[in-house]
Amino acid sequence: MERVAVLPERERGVCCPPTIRLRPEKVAGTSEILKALADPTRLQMAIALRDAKEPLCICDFTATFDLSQPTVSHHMAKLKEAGLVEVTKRGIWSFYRLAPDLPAAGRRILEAIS
Amino acid sequence: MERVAVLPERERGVCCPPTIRLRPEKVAGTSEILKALADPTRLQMAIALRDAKEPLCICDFTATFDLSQPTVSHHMAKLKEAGLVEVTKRGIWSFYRLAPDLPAAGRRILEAIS
DNA sequence: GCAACGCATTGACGATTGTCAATGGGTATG
DNA sequence: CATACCCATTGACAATCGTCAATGCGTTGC
Repeated sequence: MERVAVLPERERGVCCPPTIRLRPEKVAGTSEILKALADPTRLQMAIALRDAKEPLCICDFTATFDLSQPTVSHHMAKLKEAGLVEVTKRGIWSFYRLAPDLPAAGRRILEAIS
Repeated sequence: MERVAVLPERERGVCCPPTIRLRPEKVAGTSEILKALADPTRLQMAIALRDAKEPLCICDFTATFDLSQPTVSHHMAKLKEAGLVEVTKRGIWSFYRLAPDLPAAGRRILEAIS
């Protein structure tokens, strides 16, 4: 099963711009989701939220990762800004869960990561 | 169809650290892929390569985006470092295509974006 | 040989990011 | 009221990132 590198023929000075069929706004949205998930800490936080049966608090993550509470809070805010996460406050706790109305792109990306 | 916010009962001073079952190396790898795709330009470049029938050159992208050639080259290098892209040189051209031996995680992520 | 082309690398710059210490606000307990 | 707890915000800092101008290198065509 040899792999033959099939390369197109090209002419000097002639480029072949690919057809970009993404609207800029869609690119921006997807990019924001990817940027939110690109940090190792936030990636683990998002996966933990995805797999958790119950909503989680900030202190759950400060106990898990070796990070200060403001840093964890900052990361969670980024996930919230990207529309990935939803927060519900009760008493002294803030409970975070995956956003139920996640756009299809975000949901597919979240299911793709492991 | 009312949505009832079901929140767990909590006790003061007791956190519920989620079970993180990802190996750190795997987190680092996935994070690197996501970081490579998080930039709007690189996201479009990756999608264009994913959907292209033939390998593409750097000049194809400089003709598409309003960016200098070194910048496009720099972005492509990032995609290559993340293991998403493969390069074959012939003559004065460098032909880029999606890496055929892409790990499963990377392939799923690439198919998830749109 | 010489000029033109495609591309990578370097150096530099402002912008963004990840992190923490310090602080403040809201809520429960005594 | 006073204390303790959970959390968000602010300010600051080094580190990283996105971008370009300048330059260099290999290849092609004249």
